Amino acid sequence: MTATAQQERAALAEVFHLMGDPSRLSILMTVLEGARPVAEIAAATGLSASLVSHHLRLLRAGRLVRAERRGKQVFYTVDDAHIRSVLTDMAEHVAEPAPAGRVPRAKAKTAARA
Amino acid sequence: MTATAQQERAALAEVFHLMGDPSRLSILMTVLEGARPVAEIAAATGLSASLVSHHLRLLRAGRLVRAERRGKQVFYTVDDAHIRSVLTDMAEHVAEPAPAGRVPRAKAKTAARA
DNA sequence: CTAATAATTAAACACTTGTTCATATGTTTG
DNA sequence: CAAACATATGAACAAGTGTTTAATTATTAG
Repeated sequence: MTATAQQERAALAEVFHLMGDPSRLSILMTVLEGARPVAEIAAATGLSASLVSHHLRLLRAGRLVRAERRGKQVFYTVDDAHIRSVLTDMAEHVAEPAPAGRVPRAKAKTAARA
Repeated sequence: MTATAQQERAALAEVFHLMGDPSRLSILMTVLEGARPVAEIAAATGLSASLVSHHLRLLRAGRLVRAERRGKQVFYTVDDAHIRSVLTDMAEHVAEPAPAGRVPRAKAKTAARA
């Protein structure tokens, strides 16, 4: 495998990692509906403005959102259309009910350890 | 927002979180090419069999991969088609070069205001 | 200018998580 | 049965991460 392929996988993992946090995912889905100032994102998600700002910085660095200042406020938007399709696509996956074979949970181990 | 919507978002975040780790992403991309036994996944990714097994358990719990035993070996496959499309879709996003506006890195603060 | 609002940043902490090493479970073969 | 191979599990540890609180930087209004 090429070196670039490895870098791309790392970048890919980083993007997923950014989306893999509940708070950040909420923020993303909020700004997915249109440009929103930080305070409004905080209100919509129920998170503190500080926390939202922290996460927005990460999302910005990962190029998932874009910032634009208007007066005192800073409006955030999703940076790319891929994010949108990925989210909807993945939502389908999650919505699907588990097939017959249930999730292999913890082992039904009766044994007593020494 | 409904209670189920909240659960779905949590589930969504969990899936992304699973994909957000470099090792797990490598494992996923390996089994994306077809059913593979653990040892082969380990060889392909350069990870220890133990570590691969650990991650596979998480991926299994998150219903991202499915396991099937054949003799001594256990073959793993991607559980769903969504994963595939999400990965390819997201790979495009990552492949795109950064637009003119640079990534807002650390502050270029020269100022010493009075 | 000062006051007030909006957002960002810094430091600190609790908690989760990936990894390693060692051990156990399962499966086929002699 | 025991031995060999493939995978899974458990415990322990280092490192990373999300969150809070408090202070700081912008921007507009008086």
